[in-house]
Amino acid sequence: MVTATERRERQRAERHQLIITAARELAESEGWEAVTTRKLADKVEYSQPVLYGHFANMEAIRDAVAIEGIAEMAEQLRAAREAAPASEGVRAVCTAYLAFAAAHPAAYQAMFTLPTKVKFAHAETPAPLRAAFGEIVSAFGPFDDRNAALAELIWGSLHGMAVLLRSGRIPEAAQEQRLDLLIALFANAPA
Amino acid sequence: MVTATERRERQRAERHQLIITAARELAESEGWEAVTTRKLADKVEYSQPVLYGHFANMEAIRDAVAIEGIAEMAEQLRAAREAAPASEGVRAVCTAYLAFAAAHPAAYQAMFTLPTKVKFAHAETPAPLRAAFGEIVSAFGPFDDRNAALAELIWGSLHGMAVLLRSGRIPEAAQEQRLDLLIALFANAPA
DNA sequence: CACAAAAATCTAGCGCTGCTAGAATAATGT
DNA sequence: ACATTATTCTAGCAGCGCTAGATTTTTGTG
Repeated sequence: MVTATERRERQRAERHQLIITAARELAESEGWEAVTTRKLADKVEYSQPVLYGHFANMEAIRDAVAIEGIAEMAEQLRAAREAAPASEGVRAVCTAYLAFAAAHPAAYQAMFTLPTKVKFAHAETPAPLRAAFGEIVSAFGPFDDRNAALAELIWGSLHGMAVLLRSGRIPEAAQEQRLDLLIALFANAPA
Repeated sequence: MVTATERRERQRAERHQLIITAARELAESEGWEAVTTRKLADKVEYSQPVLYGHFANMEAIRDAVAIEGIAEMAEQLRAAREAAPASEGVRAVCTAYLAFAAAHPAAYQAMFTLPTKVKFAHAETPAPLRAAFGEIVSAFGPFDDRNAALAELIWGSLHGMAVLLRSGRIPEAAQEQRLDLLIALFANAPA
């Protein structure tokens, strides 16, 4: 009976996603330190060991949230870039990046701050991550070494701004001017 | 008897520093997740409750390591800036910043990544932190709004580079060119 | 020096964590 | 209808941050 196996696998995949969604919701509402195996098991209405049937450990669950978040961000960067004229591509992508970080702080943390097993600049780098990086590069132009370098650099700057803002280490107040200045600097990039 | 009290206070201060140093060493050698009250108490050869006579909780111990690290970094930024010609001030400070982050990753984490009660852009901002920020501003020139904004921005960029490098999220390979590019961008800053 | 008061320190334990072995239950194929 | 297999749960381990209360050490006084 093939359909029985298929149904089981489908239900398993559904529960897999359920765990990821529950972990993400819990993290966004109460912070990652509140995402414990017991609370998460409670939320998905299974016992703790079921979680371990889907993920090796809690870190793997966080990584799954990270990948999901990266895919979402890639999509939002793409939409923002395509909606803007080419001359405003960098600004559109930067704004969308910071908006995502502010709107989904816990997901953002899983993506770029918490320890992770996700491979970033590597042969095994997951497709959504490549896509997100590609969107930043595209804001500068075709995918070449120079634009990739600019993309890495502005990513670093945006990430720094995002986390220092989030933790209150730089003030929210002048954020708009700060972003304007960043974009102006990158617009004047020497060849 | 005044001397007895004085001696007690001196010994207490010594032990206070001993705890900070032990926590920092443990964090640098085994990571912050290994800095537990039990291991730390073991290392300083006291029982756990003694730690709580000096610090409210583990977070306060991390914050103490953070402040110590910030003071050290401020000193190293100052030394680097003063040793370089004014035209190379920004490069000197950037290089020293990234060198500190690479040399003391656990301290750096306590300073700028882990949750903290340390006030950054605030009336209660501790002196060493003001000093460190002041060093970055000085690399750009006198302390005015524009140079402060540039300092905040390049701090964000450096921090982003530091943490993304540390976690393997951007490759070590092109780091030198990346830094050159960053400095070039800031050198071309519009008025 | 002897001894009560005060200060310093430790032992032991609470409720939590991530994780897992083995028991109990449910679904499956004959 | 029943044995087999797959699934899920109960119960527990070792370690976590933190603290109440017992114990030891130090202090100041007669």
